[in-house]
Amino acid sequence: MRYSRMLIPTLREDPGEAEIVSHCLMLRSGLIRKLAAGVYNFLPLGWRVMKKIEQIVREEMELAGAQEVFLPVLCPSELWHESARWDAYGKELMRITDRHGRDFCLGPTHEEVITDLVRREVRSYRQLPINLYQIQTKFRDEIRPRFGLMRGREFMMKDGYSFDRHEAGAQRAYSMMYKAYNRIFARCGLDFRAVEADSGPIGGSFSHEFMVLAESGEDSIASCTECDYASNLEKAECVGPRMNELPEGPCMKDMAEVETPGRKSVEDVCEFLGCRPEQLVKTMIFIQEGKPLAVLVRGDHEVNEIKLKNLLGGVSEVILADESTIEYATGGPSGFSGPVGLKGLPILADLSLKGMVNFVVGANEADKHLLNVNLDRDFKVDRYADLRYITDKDKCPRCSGILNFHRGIEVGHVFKLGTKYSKSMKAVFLDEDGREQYMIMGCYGIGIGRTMAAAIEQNHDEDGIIWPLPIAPFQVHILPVNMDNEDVSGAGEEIYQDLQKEGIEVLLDDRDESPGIKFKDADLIGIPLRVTVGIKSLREGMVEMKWRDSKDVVREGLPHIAAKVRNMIEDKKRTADSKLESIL
RNA sequence: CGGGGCGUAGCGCAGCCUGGUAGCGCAUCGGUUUUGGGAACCGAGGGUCGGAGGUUCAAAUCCUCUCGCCCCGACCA
Repeated sequence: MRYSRMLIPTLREDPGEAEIVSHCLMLRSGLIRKLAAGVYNFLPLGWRVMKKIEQIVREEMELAGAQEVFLPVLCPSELWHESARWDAYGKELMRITDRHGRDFCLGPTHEEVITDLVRREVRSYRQLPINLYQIQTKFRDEIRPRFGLMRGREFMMKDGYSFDRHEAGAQRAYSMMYKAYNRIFARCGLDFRAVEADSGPIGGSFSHEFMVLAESGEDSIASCTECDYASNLEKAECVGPRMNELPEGPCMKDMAEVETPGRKSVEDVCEFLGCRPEQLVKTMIFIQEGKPLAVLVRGDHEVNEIKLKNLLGGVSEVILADESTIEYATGGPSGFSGPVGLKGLPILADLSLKGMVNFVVGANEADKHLLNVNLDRDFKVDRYADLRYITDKDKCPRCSGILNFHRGIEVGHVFKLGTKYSKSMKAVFLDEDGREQYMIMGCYGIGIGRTMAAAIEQNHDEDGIIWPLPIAPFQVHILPVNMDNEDVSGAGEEIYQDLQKEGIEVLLDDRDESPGIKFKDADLIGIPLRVTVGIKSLREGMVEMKWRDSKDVVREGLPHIAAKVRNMIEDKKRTADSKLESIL
């Protein structure tokens, strides 16, 4: 491709709308342009990258035995009523009405559509297992689209669904996808982790998220330095105190009330009373279905509302109570709530409380706290559970090893769905005995655009993008420095032709621009291998080559350039392949 | 949905407080000179100042409403 003929509108300055580096570089290098909030045009260069990623996904899906289909964007509401998600999905679901007044939505995901397809066409256990996927535009009316392609309202996604006749098969399908995902993201040149995750409203029992490690990530993950445990912070398990950490004997002191004027926060109370946050118990009042409940966590811990919601059944919303509810439920203002004397509402406590004696709580009265409060003696806990976020003081729940914390970008998610959709939508088959059985499903998503953004987050420098070879829009960028010199432009043209014959994707910067502009643009758009043709070297019959991620310049005689370039690229590919083999 | 902010040339911004000829840099077009890291000079084009209403002799500027966008939070395969 000739640069002069291609639409690559690079920007010299940082666009005002971009907050993170990948968004900024995607705009500056002319990959995308915004059409509306969370809605983007893909320009030629950006679209080439998208297709590269899609192709890797296709190859690995086919290798794992999945078949590509293409489902409609426009989905009738009936199917969504069947799964009860028409009401449950909320405002994120883009809804449309046609001229006849029939309701539709723009698919944010396709469990309903695929389940409908499969229940119509699959009758027998002989037809199972089956695994179908598609790559298609999805719609979610995000409250706040942000970070460019990272969180859009319209975005490209690979979504796949497996149907099995029994649990073992479903487990096998899940493992196949888990492995395929590892290969996909490794091939895209990403540093990532597969972490245990909350399955959210999609439902199902078990899930892993694939997280690309990046500071700008919207999620936090914890991973063990000693075993292979890794988890989304939302899900990361916190274990209670071990037997040897439990308090011993009758060392309980007498409970006492103290004045704590205006001290509401854990920090203020601790400073005032001269104690540490871990000696305090926070009492948080939540509301579920209009009813209040109390949740106790240690002063240095935070309540994990997702764990709380899952514990309470995981369906209806659990929200933090407002001031009037707190006063109604506890008899005191917020900031002074405590479990002692609480009546008429369930008291849930985090496991860590089991290790505490003589702790501080609110007195359910303004400006008063209680000292030396003890479990069972002073109040009763209705239920102990893991209700908090993990902290850096916690140990690995599997092996007690030290935990590391990272930010991550979720680029893929695999779920075991079980029979959630097959039951609600009656997707059944006949087994060997002629009995009707529900299909066991799994679902598997990859954000294609998000993967592209994540790749840039991880592969850039102050000058621009550094594309990993497998997803680069072109492999080679030919940069003739002086186009008005016929030797230079002629050599550039010759190399361009030769490389194309080799089947290499090559961009020839045939613009009559100053060298500075051409070099800056080349760095910005980040094509992995640059071939520079300039008068100085050319007088000696030489041409220069440089990887975008390196400072080293390789010189080669003009006649051998095509072969040399091919070898360099083949080498790079072989290195990547062997790395892939060693990982998996 | 709550809080904050921004809409002025293709892009980045100034002007607004204190009303009176709409500006700067980059980009674009023509020309001359340049050419190994975003060149120099000369010339040119490009704006219903997001939209509507109001106040005023006069509104980019003040007031009201509205739309769009950005950030923080809540939300979230």
